[in-house]
Amino acid sequence: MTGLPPEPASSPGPEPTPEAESPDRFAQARSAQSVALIEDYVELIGDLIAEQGEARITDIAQRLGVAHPTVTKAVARLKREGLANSRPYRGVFLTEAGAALAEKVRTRHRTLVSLLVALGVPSDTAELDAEGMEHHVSDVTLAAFEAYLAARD
Amino acid sequence: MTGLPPEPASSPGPEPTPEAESPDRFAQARSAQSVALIEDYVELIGDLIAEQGEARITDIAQRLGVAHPTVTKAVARLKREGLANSRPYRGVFLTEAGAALAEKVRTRHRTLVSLLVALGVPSDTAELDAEGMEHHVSDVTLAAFEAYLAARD
DNA sequence: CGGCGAATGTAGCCATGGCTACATCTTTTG
DNA sequence: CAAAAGATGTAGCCATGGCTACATTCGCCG
Ligand SMILES: [Mn+2]
Ligand SMILES: [Mn+2]
Ligand SMILES: [Mn+2]
Ligand SMILES: [Mn+2]
Repeated sequence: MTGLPPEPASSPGPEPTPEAESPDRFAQARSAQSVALIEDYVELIGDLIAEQGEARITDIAQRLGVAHPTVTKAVARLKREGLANSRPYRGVFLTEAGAALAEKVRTRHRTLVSLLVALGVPSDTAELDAEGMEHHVSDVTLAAFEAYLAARD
Repeated sequence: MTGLPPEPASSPGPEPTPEAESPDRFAQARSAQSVALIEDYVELIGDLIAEQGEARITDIAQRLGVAHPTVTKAVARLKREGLANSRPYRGVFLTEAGAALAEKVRTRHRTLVSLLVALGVPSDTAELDAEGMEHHVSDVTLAAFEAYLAARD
């Protein structure tokens, strides 16, 4: 216990720290971030397969507004994590795990948008915000959203 | 119109694409992410100054659950963006812009937590989820949250 | 007043996620 | 059936955000 500053002698006394901010809270938000991209990719690949019968690198890149090598690297990661398959010059496909994740993500996305709209958020704004928020909505929170939506008349 | 695959001839016809997913939507979520860290830093620095009279690199690192060089680099970025000042071996301070951002972020954080709790989310879960979600809540959505909170009995 | 030890700074590594430029492959098409 | 052109792959660059290891500086204390 040495250190530099000798308590700048400000107003706040040595109260037991009002909130205590556990580091884990931030750690969680940080790692969730790493998962966000994966979720968007998987959901989008699922969408493309449903809409067009397959998901091509170029289509994915276009939808995401990203250059194609970026997609190639991301798909490599999806494969590494067992969420997708692909062979050179062929499209990208989801594994069972990938498809399951896509479905979960899609559902959560829709529920969140519905909630926002129910709370009075314009639907275009709801879509926009949901795209980012969705990746941080835990199962518990999602359940609460569903309950609220179901309960309201 | 050349390209590789000749329509794998699946079920879906050439419907006008149900949702059309504009790339901007993802781009927005992506850049919001880049802003998330900055917001958390600024908010935390503000908290530390309020609680302890100053924000030291070590304290920030401890609160965020991160190594101190990580904080040093982040603070350099905050300075670059005009949100903070600091001089070697002294603490970190917020500029006016930084303080304003901190205040805004803090308010939004509290509103979001209140909303989640109001919807039945347990407060610890609300705190956890809010830490990530907050950075994707637009002003419009925030206003809707406030209206909902104000309107309920 | 001289050290010791904690706090800070600095260097340099890694992974992720973007990009551009260029090489290859596949399909279409002339 | 041989290009031409579009789609993919690959190489290699940059910024961000983490880390460890090591060098400095500062503030207390003996
Ligand atoms: Mn998303
Ligand atoms: Mn989504
Ligand atoms: Mn946060
Ligand atoms: Mn916060």
